[in-house]
Amino acid sequence: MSNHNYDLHEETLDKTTQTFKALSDPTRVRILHLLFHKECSVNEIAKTLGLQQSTVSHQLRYLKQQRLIKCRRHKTTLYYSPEDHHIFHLLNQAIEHAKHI
Amino acid sequence: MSNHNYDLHEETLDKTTQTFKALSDPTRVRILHLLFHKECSVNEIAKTLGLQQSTVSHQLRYLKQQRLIKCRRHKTTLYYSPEDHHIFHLLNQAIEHAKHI
DNA sequence: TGTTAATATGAATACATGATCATATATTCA
DNA sequence: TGAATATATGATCATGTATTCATATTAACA
Repeated sequence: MSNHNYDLHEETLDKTTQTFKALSDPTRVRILHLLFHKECSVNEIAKTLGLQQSTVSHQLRYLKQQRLIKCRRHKTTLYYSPEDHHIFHLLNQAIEHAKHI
Repeated sequence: MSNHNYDLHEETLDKTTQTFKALSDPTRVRILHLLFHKECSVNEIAKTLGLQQSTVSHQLRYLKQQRLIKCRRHKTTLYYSPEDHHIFHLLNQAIEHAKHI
């Protein structure tokens, strides 16, 4: 039945730790948490979270490279939203656990 | 039914990101992954994973401070094992996902 | 086409972090 | 008590990273 795999391949290890690294920064988690509730433009994120536009752009690029978010353009505005559903569960699970520690 | 909490308190945010940070380093994940399968001494971990004893000790201290592992002593040997069951699920979930990306 | 608004980018800086070396500590046992 | 074994610790170094500032790019529209 269950899949016992005691060996952890390097590629799997890298992907796993990179996923966790993306979620290990407070700014990125705040951005993701916001996007899970509502599609937002860069400036909306910056204003909502009290961050500089440049900081937000840099972190959005990071999250996009990790395929965790995507964006669509409307006129000059870019609207960002989550791409990876799996991360949503991982994040929620950790948040709910953190609340009850 | 579901618990919609759109606000992310600073304390919850900190705990969440710290949990992920613990899992964002390959060496720590390899150690945890090993301990989930088998209680190990420091030297066993070092030999099994090809790491220096000092490196292992430092990371074990980190994981212990985060309450992710515990240890028991038998004579001069310390045997480490996981303490946090939640982390096991979080890690497994991410590993299984990484395998299928 | 030129201006404006929205976003992206590059360089610089300050800070965090992981590994290593050398050494300290602690426990057991002869 | 003294030697041997197992582990912990502190300092150092190299590397990674998040933020900021200044500026570039891009698209829309008058």
